[in-house]
Amino acid sequence: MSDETTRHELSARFDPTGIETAIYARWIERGAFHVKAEEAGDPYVIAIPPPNVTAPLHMGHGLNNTIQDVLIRFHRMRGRGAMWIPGTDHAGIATQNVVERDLAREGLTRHDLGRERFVERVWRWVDQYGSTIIEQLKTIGCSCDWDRNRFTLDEGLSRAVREVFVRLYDKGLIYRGNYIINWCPRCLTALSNEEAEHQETRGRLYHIRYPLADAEGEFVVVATTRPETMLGDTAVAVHPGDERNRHLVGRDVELPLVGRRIPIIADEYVDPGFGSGFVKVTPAHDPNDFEIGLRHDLPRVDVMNGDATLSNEAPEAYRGLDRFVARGRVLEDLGTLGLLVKAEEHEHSVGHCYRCDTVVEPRLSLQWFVRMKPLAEPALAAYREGRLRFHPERFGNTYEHWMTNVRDWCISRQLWWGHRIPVWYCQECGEVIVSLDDPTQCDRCGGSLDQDPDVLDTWFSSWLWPFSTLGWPDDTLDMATFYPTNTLSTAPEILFFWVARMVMAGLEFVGDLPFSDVLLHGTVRDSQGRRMSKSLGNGIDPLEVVERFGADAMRYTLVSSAALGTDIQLDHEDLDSAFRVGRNFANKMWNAVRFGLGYLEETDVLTDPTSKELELADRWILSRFGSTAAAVTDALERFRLHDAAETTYQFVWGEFCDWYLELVKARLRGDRGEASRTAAAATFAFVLDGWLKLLHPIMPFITEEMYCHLPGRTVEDSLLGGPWPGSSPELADEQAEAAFGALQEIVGSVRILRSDYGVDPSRRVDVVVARAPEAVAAALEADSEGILRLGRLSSLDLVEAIPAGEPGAHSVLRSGVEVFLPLAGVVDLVRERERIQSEIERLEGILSGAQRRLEDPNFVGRAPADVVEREREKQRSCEERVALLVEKRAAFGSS
RNA sequence: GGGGCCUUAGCUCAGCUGGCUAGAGCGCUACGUUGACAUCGUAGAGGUCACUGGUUCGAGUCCAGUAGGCCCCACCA
Repeated sequence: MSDETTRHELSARFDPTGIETAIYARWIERGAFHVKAEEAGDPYVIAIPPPNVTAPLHMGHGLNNTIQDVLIRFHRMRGRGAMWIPGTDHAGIATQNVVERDLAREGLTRHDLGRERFVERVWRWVDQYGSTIIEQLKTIGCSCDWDRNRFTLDEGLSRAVREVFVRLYDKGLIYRGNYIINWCPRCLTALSNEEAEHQETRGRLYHIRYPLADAEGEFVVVATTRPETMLGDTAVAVHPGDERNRHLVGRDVELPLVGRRIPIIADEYVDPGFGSGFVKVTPAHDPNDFEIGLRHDLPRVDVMNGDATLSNEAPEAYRGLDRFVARGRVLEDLGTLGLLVKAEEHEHSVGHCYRCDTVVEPRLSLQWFVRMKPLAEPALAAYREGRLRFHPERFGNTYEHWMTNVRDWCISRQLWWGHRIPVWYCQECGEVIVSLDDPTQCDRCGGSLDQDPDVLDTWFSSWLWPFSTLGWPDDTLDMATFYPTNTLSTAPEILFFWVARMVMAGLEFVGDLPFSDVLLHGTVRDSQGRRMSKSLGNGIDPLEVVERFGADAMRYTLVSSAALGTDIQLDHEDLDSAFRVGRNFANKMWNAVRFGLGYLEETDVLTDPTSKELELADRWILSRFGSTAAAVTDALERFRLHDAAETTYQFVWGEFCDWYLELVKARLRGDRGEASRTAAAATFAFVLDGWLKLLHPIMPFITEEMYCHLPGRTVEDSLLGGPWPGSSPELADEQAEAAFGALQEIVGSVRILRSDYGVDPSRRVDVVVARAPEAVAAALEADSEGILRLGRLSSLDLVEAIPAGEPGAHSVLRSGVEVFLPLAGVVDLVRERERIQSEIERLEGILSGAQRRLEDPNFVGRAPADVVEREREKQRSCEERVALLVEKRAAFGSS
């Protein structure tokens, strides 16, 4: 495709269809995202939060992965070995649930298949659907090092998991025990504390009478929100200091419906102020009661089965009933016996399974745990010493709080899909063997072995992600080169699940933090502020957005809406309002380039503008570009992607397109000679190239496409590798900015005057400008054509002073310049007088403020000199303008 | 029960270290076939920065409290 044909092929509208996929394919073909350890130089590394294999891409992924891609591309352009390691998570419960649901459609359960065949089936599922999200990430432009794609259940990562388990076990940090854990009766597995999501629920607090044994007609009253658990009560407790009830300690009550005699004990746990001061104690069904049970050596009566039906430990009448059915039956029976005192409305928080939302049941169960305190201490220290930083910073508090109150981590899951726990039990002697390699027989007695049937919590592999993906536990070159990674970008809701644990794992197993900066982005919400979810049907499909608006548009909109630490609201019923912003911007860029293509030559693209005879507009746009590049660089370094997006947008649209491009049209045409043309062309090409680069991290496709379209370039070229514009103080030109600012103000005032007086847009008018500073005057004379066009002017006269008394419209600008439109016949005197009057009043308002400040010795004495000086300047300029306007007003006589 | 966040134009939000004559996008109004772009241009309307106090020469910006909304953590039955 030659440049000639390309120029003509560019349509007025930018249509990303096809372009994005073609460009992405080009990048992949070149291996542009792959970083070899040997060639990494100064690496910049991000490990992707591995999405769940079963999950299709949603907007949260869209946002998070766009953010990561922006960072990776930015650092790649700066010449660093930018390596973004991708992968997916096997997501134990979630994936198993999906496959089980699939089975259910065939009328089967996993038990019908048996463990081995079920796991095979999950693998098939994963092989079939597991690459979907990876493809979707490519669609939105993610520049991951796909050669390093990993899966938490692949061989290498499994080895890391086992290594870690054995190390922690040997160190005494993994133990097995019978404790109350969160149990999901639907998933039939234990959950960690973090996986039990507490939701405020309106329930009832039931007050129940327990008759005292051997004392007809005497009762104690206990309260509970889960009456069915009373069937497992093994004591009633009061506070040891409770004067009212102390005399009852040591006596027994007879447990209603069960008939068991249980003791009244004294325990510090009880709050004597709550209710009657009596607490029923159910050690097998409540974590606190479990602790009380330990202290008092109480029996544990487990009245529930795994599926939350009542077990054989419960009285016969209730056996086999679901917990909630049993609850009703118990209440009914208590009522019949006259033992139910009351049921009051009660707000409390109830744990729900984070995967299936079933109410979790605290359940006594034999599980594996990790002792967290020793791991948390160095992780906390890393934060306190400033080696680990959060953006926004406030999440540091959350992290600190969780770390200081960390509890042991229940890591065993009664699932089939996951890393099997590397523990074997001897059938003969009961020996427990924890081993890196599968043992064949008991090393003590030679007996045969059974492996623990359970698997590990999904997060037990995820917490190793930043190094297990690099080949750990082997001493690999990748580890040496890419660890620690630099930035972790994720959603705040997995701060504990994942981020905190990765920090602990990195420090414990590798001896170094897994990353130094954690970027926590906001949540994508719908127009009512609700979290997007499948069940609410309020989600937005990123692929639909890509299809309708293009990936660049989606990325721009997401990044520009995501100020650090804030959520994003998107209306799922009106995608247009949000994403058109990005699409329109892409279209604007496209057309700016399309315009340039009409005039630029290959030599222009290659010319250093500073070697040319630059005019004011050139020096101005170069200066503005320099500060824009510096601001964008700073914003990206500080994770303020939103600022980077907005700053570039304002520059490209509001400065480059609105002013520079408009002003250089004639020069590019050659109307003002070759020297002027080449200066404009070289500047245009340079600045255009520059902002294409600045925008590339956010909008990679269109920028690459445009870049390759410029004369002298082909699809072989790419701006992936930068160089990043960065700060270029040599471009700064304060005088040019000031002079050009005055010029913009003149044009602006002409437009306002025209508009105020309703001058027909097609009518060209004359303008008279007075009191223009030399630089401005020179620019006006040198490039009157541009100004004439921008103001729709027929002529521009520079004079010493505006002739008094002539009919027309006046304006006195901030720069002190006077602008006058001789509009005989259009301007009526009364109206012009009023206009001037209101402008005087506005200025006087500002002036009096400035004067008040300047007359205050406290202000003059205490405010910094530059602030005072600015105030003086404001005063000077306002006084001058008011004086001029008063003169004008006088010329109109009194009304 | 702790901890955190939010409340700025009709809507969605910026405003980071206090100096603002408070910004952007969308929406709205008026005008416009200006050879890059109507996915556009020009101009405009629209804000007592939730409220009350305090600190300060100066507060949208800092502090305290009040009201409303949101989130996280927490074993009080």
